[in-house]
Amino acid sequence: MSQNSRKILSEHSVSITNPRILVLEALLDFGNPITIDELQLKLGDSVAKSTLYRVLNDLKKINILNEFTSPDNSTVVELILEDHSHHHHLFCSDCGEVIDVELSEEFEIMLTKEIQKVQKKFNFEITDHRVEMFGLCTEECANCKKN
Amino acid sequence: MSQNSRKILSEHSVSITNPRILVLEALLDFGNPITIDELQLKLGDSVAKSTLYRVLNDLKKINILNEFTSPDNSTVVELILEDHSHHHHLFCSDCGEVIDVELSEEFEIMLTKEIQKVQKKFNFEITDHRVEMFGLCTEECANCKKN
DNA sequence: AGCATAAATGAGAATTTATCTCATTTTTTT
DNA sequence: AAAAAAATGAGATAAATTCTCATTTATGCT
Repeated sequence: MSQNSRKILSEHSVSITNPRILVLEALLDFGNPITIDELQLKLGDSVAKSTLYRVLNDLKKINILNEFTSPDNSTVVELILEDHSHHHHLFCSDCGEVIDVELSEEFEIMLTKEIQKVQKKFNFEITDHRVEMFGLCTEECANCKKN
Repeated sequence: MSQNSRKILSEHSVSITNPRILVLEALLDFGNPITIDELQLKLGDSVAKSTLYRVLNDLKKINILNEFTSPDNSTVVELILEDHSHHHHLFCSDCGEVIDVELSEEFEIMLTKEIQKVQKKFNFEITDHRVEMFGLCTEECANCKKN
């Protein structure tokens, strides 16, 4: 249903266009995170390459898209929706998979305290943080089995 | 003194060449981390572009170079020397500066525990992790003042 | 609904970043 | 010191992202 995407766009007063809907649909459908490569495959030629990048930048501007780089240097993108709580990332160095990970409440509290210390020490205004973990997924991973 | 660089290279049984020494000197002299851009500037044309990338890859191979991507998508590189203890990174979203940050012992212990939980939950073998913090440096920053 | 204006798009050119090729030079081995 | 192996420079190539501009689409107004 494209209603979700339309709603997201209008809530952020961004004009509703076909490419934007298609990109949002793809992101919603896949469930994040996804590499730009995979996203392009998924979209086929329904959205021009230049437009895809433009749309991703639009989404970043309205703060509903998070972008980061995986250990193998591919760009990964993920929607940040209201129901999408604070989390971190686990990367498989072999197959490139990225998994969303939530850490414990106590840990987050402690991390917040650490961040406050860092803010003071370096006179920074820290607006965001992330914990990234790298490793190898084991037996279960269908992608890794392929190799 | 190029003795340090020579020592580093020979300790890792990597042949001692001029470009390698120059790149190591630059990294040691600057104090990490540094963007590849800045590194190129620093080296001028004393080392060919292709050689620079090759040398960086060589250093990665012998595990004395850490590479990551800053929020503005530039590649940042940093030497990992013995005396260089475990640390994390603080990025200024404005001027692009990257600062090494050490967090408290207790925090690291707790993080290790969290990582063990994640390993079990996702059946991963986690080999590395990093905490990245983003924000704005304030008055003190010479770079930001420029803007 | 229909028009005018502003904004977004597609297609390909241009830019940027990193890797590759290969003839020459430097290092290592003997 | 000579031979063999490895590294380098310069430029070509490749991949990822942004830019340009003519055309299309969305929006605001009547």
